[in-house]
Amino acid sequence: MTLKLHDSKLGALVDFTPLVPGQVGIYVCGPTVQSSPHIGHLRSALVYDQLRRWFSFNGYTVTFIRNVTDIDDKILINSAESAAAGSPEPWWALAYRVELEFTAAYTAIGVLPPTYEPRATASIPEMQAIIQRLVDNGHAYVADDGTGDVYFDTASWADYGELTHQKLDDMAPATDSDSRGKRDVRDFALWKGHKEGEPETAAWVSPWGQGRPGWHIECSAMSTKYLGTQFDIHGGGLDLRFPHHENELAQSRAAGDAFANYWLHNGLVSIGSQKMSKSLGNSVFASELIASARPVVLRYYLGANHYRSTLEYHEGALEEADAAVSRIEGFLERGTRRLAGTRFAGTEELVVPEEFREAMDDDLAVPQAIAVIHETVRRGNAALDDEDLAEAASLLGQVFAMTDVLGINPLSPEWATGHDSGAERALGTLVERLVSDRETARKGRDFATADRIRDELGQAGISIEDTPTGAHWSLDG
RNA sequence: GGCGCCUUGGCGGAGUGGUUACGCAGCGGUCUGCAAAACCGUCUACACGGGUUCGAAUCCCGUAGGUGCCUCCA
Repeated sequence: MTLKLHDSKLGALVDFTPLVPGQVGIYVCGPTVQSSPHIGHLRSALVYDQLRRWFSFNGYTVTFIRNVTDIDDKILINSAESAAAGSPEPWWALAYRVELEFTAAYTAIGVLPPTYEPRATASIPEMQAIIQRLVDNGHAYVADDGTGDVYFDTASWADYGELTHQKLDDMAPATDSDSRGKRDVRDFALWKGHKEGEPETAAWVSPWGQGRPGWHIECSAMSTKYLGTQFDIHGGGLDLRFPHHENELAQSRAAGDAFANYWLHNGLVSIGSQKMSKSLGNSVFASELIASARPVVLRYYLGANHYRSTLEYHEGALEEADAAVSRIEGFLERGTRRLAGTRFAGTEELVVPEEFREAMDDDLAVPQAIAVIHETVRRGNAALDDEDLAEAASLLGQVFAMTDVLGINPLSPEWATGHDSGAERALGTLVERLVSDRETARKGRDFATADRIRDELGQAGISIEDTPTGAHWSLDG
């Protein structure tokens, strides 16, 4: 495996070399659990799930850490607003409720659970240790306004801006009102002193007084806690590049850690060529998507674009994805059916074609990898048309292997609805009976009856396909 | 002001210095009692203007339009 990745810090495609051969440590910035997951969260999680699966498929031992930020300004604000609205929800209850929503959404589209999913509130001591090191070595200071705030001293760190290739002097000054204790407007908070009116449960003891962590310090603490002071890959959404990742990098390196070797950033989701945002009211929530498409179709759609390009959500996108998935599914079912009972049944080798491997190794070129899948499907169908079962078995195995790697195998047990109920068996019995009646009618050249049965089934949402080996029925959509 | 990205055929969406992306949709055909599915064939391209080159949609410069970050954000 010679994987090339686009490193955001270098701005170039580079060969990936793990710190330890055969192992890879990946840290991905997870959500701030302040409100329900939307399409962008799903896309981001999916991108790193694809990367992780590709490493695993190639025999790597993957340590995949995706955090949950369960304490921040927005969570406290939303909690306070819930109280003002008459249905108070403590900040920690709100954060946990939303975290469960995220987990459910991730699970629905087949995002594998991380190796570990640390919460920010469980790593406060580690954050404080980094802050203390920064204060001790002069890269951070306690505000002299008595607030208990601690800031990172950007001017003291010559490399500040190295991730996003910006010079400190060129940056627009931050305009937030909390800058009174800062020596420079571009300094950012490592620790926020407890304020009047904020819940006591959101304050921790620290050398600088009661308070809570700033936004960026948690990721420096959690990534190095679980992956070491130097680790392989750090990923996240493009919108986190600045200031979040820039600040993470600055504070970790200033504290003496080597930090991430490779930086990956996934593209965002836009609606009508504009970034999705709450203020524009154009958010597409995970719950809406999950309600409007099969999970495997949703996963296919969200993962079919290249991870670094913007994903433009538009009307009809899911229908197109559904058509593509159905095509793959049709071949897998047809091939499996045809090979059943022959000496080729179960002989499929689960190998991926070389072109697929090359695509994935080229900065995770999933669009091309999917093109290989479709090409293999076409050849597989042609082999079945020609009754070349050896070839068909080989291609069938390849499609299973490729779709499994990407997590979009429509026949995978993970997509099973799980209710193989009596009702389902009863339906099967009844449909089989009607299909059998239709076959009898067709043999007697009573096509009026045969077509009537087909129409009736069609109205009930069941389609019939006649094949050389008999009629096959399936539920639509 | 600083740092980026995008502009491909009817739609979505890759890629590349000279050769079919792929999917959806359309058209013609094969198969079928008719369909469906499948297969075969096929039509619509590379924002604009320069430059480099034997050759650029692909590299460079510029123009236009769009868009992201610099403030919470996947």
